[in-house]
Amino acid sequence: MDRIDAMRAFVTVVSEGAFARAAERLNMSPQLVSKYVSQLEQHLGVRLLNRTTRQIHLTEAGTSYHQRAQQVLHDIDDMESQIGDLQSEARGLLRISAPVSFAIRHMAPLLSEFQKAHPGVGIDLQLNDRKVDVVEEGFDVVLRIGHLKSSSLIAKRIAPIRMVVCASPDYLKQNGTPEHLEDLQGHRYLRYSYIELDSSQPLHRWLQNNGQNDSNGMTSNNGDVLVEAAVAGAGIALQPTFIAGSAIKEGKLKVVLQDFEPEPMGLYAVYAHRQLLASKVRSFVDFIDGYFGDPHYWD
Amino acid sequence: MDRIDAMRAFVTVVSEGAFARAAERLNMSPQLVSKYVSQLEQHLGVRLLNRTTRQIHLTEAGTSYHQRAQQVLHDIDDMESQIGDLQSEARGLLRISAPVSFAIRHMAPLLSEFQKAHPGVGIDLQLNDRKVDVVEEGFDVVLRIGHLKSSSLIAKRIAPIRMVVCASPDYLKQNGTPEHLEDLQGHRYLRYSYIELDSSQPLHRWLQNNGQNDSNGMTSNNGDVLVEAAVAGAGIALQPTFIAGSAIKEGKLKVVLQDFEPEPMGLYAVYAHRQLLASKVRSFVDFIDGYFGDPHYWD
DNA sequence: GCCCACTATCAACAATTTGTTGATAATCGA
DNA sequence: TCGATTATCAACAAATTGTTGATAGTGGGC
Repeated sequence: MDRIDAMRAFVTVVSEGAFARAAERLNMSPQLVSKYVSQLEQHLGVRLLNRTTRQIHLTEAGTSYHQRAQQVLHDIDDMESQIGDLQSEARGLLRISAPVSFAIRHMAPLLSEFQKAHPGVGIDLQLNDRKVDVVEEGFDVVLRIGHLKSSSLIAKRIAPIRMVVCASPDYLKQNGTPEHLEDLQGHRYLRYSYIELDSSQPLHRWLQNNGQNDSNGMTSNNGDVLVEAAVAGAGIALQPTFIAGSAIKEGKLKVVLQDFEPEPMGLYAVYAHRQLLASKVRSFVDFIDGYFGDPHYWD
Repeated sequence: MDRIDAMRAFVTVVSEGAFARAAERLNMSPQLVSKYVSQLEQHLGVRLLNRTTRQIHLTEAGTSYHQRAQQVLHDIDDMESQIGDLQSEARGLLRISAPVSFAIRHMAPLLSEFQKAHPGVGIDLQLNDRKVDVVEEGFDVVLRIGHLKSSSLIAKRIAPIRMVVCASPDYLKQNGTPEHLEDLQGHRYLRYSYIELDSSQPLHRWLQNNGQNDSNGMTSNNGDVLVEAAVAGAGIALQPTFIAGSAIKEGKLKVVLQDFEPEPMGLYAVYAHRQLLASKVRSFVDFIDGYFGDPHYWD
């Protein structure tokens, strides 16, 4: 027996004054209503209604129970409809984690438009390049760049992220423009701390073997700094186009070794589960999925 | 799914911080707890907990639901334990209907003693000789004299009720002492309005045929009046010993036609159902059942 | 860095429970 | 007294329950 259904049956019987009418109202057979009430009585160990075929009358226990049961049912309905609202209207606080450089350059207009479309949703955007845990840190969505290790989480690919090797025209003029991987030897490499190297990519493999102990280069955990350094002629950087794109467009940087450009990585939206997703999350993921055009404006 | 059990599972998982510990606490398998929570989420259409094998974290909807569910569960527990108390402690208002004459003479000490034994029970005693409806009029117990027609109600026989034909010695001296039914012809009959005549009893049959249109008699719906009238020499009465007994004992009335005394009727306690009886009712019925000795003091 | 214990969940099954239908007893008005 | 209405009972097919064994993911310890 579902005690809630049983309670509802009992309360309806009382308010309708008859089993048959209550049954009609609840869309069930009178037999079932009768069964429910009996089971409820059995469960409580008290008779709630004295009944003949023509009349029903509340017991003292019944009166007391009826009053409170009504309240409880009301509370439950309230609670569930509130949850429903939360679900259908896309409201609440949406907690997002995103990579620092990407967010700084490309998230603001997106979030602004999203909030215009979903006024009920508040946003808490945390910028972070380290690996954050969706569940543990209580994020609704984590935007992450890179190849993802398998996990029970859902990772939806939002956009490809092209990585290019680039340097300033001045630097190239002084140090030569590399045309093969081997040509990189001796160049100053501007290294990104958190880069994920994939040994199936020739460029990556080369960096793995040679780039690490390159003592004449520079390392940072922030791509913007590295791109600015490259613009200033500090060396060669491997950076995504969403950072370097505008400098390239303006001619401040030149792309080299284009033939060795690795397979693009991905921008992923990572969230906990595909089903029973709060609609604020679903809305956001849908929104961001269509947001960056194809080709993406920064390329 | 019992939604209440599911809610309880969810709330316990939250408070214990893990499915396994919650399961232990609730004495069920972790699988079942998991199933319950999933079903609850399915039912609500929202994910309540984001969980990995090591960590659980409340969703926004989960936080909201948890808070209110806790309250609801508490209310339900409260409600049920209150019902339980009501049941076990014999308290509340006991509504009794009883025949007028019987109650006036014999109920007061009984009720007083009963209340001494069950201080939590209040008594509402309604005196009424007409046929009252236990259910419709909301009585817990109806005391009734007579033979009962079959019914869905429970009628517990409390005591036999002897009916005797009697008159004052003076009256008998003046009008003769009847020794056979036929001798009643011509006597003044003091008739009780609500008497139930049973044609299998010779005396009753005689009254049925002759007593009704006896125009020189007297009719009342109150036995006390008729007994007083008989004592005053107004005629012959057929009355129960619980009314006439004391007058007979004092010699103010003489019993006649003792050989034709009908089978005793019964004093019945009528109540709605045998099972799931509020304990105030059970207690009272048990109490009254043993109260009047054997033979009953009024005989 | 790699295993291992622990955890949540899945899958499949027997056992129970559910809600249905048809039948029965009780009540009240005509 | 009969007939209409009502609550309940009984029995059954269908759905659901809670169990057991298996699987994948996780994080701490060596």
